[in-house]
Amino acid sequence: MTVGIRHDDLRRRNRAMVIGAVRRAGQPSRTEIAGTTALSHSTISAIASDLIGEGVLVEQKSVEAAALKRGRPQVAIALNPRAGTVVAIVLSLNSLTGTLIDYSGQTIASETRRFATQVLPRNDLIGETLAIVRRLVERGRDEAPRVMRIVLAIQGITDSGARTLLWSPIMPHTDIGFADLLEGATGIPVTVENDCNMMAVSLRWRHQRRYRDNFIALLLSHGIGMGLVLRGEVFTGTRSSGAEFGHMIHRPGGALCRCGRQGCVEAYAGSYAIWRNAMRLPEDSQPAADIPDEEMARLAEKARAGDGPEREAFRKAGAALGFGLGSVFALFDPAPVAMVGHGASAFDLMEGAIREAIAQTAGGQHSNAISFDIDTDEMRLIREGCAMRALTFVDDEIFAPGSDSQAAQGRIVA
Amino acid sequence: MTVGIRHDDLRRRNRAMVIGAVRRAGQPSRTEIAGTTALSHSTISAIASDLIGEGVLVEQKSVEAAALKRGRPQVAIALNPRAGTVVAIVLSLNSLTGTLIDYSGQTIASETRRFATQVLPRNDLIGETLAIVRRLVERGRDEAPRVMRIVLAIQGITDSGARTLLWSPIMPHTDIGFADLLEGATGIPVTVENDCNMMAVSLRWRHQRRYRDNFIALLLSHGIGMGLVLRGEVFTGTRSSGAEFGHMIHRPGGALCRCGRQGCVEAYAGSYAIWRNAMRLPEDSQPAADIPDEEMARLAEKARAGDGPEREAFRKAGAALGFGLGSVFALFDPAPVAMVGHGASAFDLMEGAIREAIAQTAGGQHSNAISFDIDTDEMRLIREGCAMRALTFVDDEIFAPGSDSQAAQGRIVA
DNA sequence: AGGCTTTATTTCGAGCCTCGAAAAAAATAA
DNA sequence: TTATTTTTTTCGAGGCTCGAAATAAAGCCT
Repeated sequence: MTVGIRHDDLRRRNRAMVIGAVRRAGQPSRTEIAGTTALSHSTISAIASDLIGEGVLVEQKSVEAAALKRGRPQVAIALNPRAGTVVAIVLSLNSLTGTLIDYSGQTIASETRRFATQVLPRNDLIGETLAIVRRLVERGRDEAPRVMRIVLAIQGITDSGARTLLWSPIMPHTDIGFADLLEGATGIPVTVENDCNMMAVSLRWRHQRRYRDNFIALLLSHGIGMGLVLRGEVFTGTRSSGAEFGHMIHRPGGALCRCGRQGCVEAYAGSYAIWRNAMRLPEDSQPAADIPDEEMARLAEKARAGDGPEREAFRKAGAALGFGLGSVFALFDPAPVAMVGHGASAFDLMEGAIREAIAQTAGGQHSNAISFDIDTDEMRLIREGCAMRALTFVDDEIFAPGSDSQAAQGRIVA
Repeated sequence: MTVGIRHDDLRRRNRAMVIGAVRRAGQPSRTEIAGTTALSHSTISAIASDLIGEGVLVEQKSVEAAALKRGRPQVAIALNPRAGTVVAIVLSLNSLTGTLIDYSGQTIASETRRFATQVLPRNDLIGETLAIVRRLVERGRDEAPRVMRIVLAIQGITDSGARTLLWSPIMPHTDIGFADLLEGATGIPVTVENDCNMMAVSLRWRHQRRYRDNFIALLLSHGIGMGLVLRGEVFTGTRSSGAEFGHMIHRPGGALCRCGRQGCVEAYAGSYAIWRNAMRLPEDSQPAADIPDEEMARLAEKARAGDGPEREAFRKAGAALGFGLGSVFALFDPAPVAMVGHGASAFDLMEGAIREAIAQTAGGQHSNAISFDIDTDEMRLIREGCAMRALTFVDDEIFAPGSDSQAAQGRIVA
């Protein structure tokens, strides 16, 4: 039910806003903050001195940024790196990466383990995850301020509370309650997030102009994933985690998908689907478990070299993506799209078909106006997004705590 | 940019909340309001007495609701009908309806005009609209408090500012700046809204339990429309007005749609499409301009009577709707669906195919859990939603005015 | 060098707002 | 009539933000 604003919420929200402004702007002055937040200078001054007193923010004696202007120079304010740390864990196919990050976002330590996720027993997988978390938290205890938050990014579907991995394509196990497990072991709050959503979070921080209120991050790799930002918030469903774009139906009764259904977008645009078509295998043949990036690069080269089944395979992939995007654009309006992952390196082979397909759909009027960006390194984006998600949780929940904060309701404001 | 909460926002927001609580609850007591809003009794008391003093609310001396409990009886608070009025205009195929509504939501006067929207010249259409508005506003001036808001609901696409009708299937004219026109003529603030969105607003008010945070209102008539409520807000695109569900692509390159494209959901599920299939006309034949409801009822009867092209036509419509809904459910999670409009009276003929199609899509795990309601009277819903939209604008903008209100940003909180 | 100008930040009192406790009001029960 | 119960109002207290004024810290100018 609608809830009123209580008097003590006021300060809390404004504190959160000041912290947020500093995180976004990097090293703003008090005057700058007052400008962006529409609060008075006196208020900003009061809140800033509180936060500095608490060790959340620090004044930056930046001699280098010597103002060339007249007048008292502005004092830059920055996040205090020693205010706390967070741990970001990324679990993806055959690899597990953990990173310890200070409050200002700098990496303190990082560690990667490789193992076959597809065959690793359930308890070993959980054990590996727990161990990497433990090592990082331990390291935090020795060398750095305490760990205040852990976020796991996993390819797959999580529950709406971001506590349990319900299903993942990278392993046979289901319903792993990572949040409870790790919280139990460490006493640190944990959430489990979808990898594509973290990509979107990262893009939003990296390119604040282009990716702000509405955009799409599309992961093109073995499978197809989507992170959707609407009105400045990562869109997560009410029961589960993310936009299952890859499993929208492109052609009813069509090609066999990894998920067992037929005609999904992924069954045309995933690596395995492109490979299957390039090999002239029937559309209902069982999807391959994994196609090496090198093999896909080879197919792309062949497709670029001349017409043939390879080129046709990429064209079909483009058409599936285009019709899928067209459906998304029919519901919202066209928005910028970031193509992420190794599959995006073949974007040149798909762009024509994508635009052609979009042009045939309701959102198609602006087909040419839609901009696509390419970023083939999905891991970096996921890691960064994961870290930002953890840090903004600390911003909102720890340093500006309160009952009705958005993060507490599971919303991700990126 | 993120904006801070200023001190004066506080009162304004809490005022808006009290007004909203009264509108939702009907005749709550102060204690009841305090309960739902989490504000203290003293605050509610203060705000309520302000609003009563301003004539926005009134105490209801309801002798009938005599409390059977001990203790001082609660005094019911209600919206003051005489606090103001609004005008709701619904423009749909061949009919124009205007309604004058008092602040408590009671209809004071209503008027309907019939003319052929498909052929009426642009200026005549505008003239008719202006005339009906003028008559109602004039009537308001004589018998009732002043008109504070006008909302038009039109089948079609509006701009994101809700000021201009960009395109509508019920008439050949485009880009009619209704808001500017009517504001210029009356001096009363105006918005132009999509009819399906108003259906959703109305459903949200009528069935507060079932339709609250996430649901879909699907208009089944000559065309197919959708009103989408996500997180308690009617979802409107960034550039235009509504979810173009009817023009999501069901089968790439498929049946000819009224919009000129091929394979849209509407090209299978709109009345004209069902009729075309029932008549065994080719899928690429030109859509009929209008199919009378009686004719559709006749087809439905035939379909119920036994197998044949009619039954097959409804089955195809169901499949298209089902796959479309499946795509929507792939992006969000499954949500309750209200089937609205005359087409919904044949829901029994489509339900099987709808559920079957949904079961083949990503959201399909819960296919059986998805509940469908039927409401064949779309006009009533549109009218009501339109009125509520206008009234809540008055609640938020006039009686609790401020710069950063959600309504001012074009959001519809229903 | 020293005063002037400009810009940033802090200080301070005023004005609101919400809250909790206590008082007042209005009914029923005994 | 008195006690009890429940609702509503009243009344400081404490907080918060705001605007104005004061203070701080530079560059500019003579």
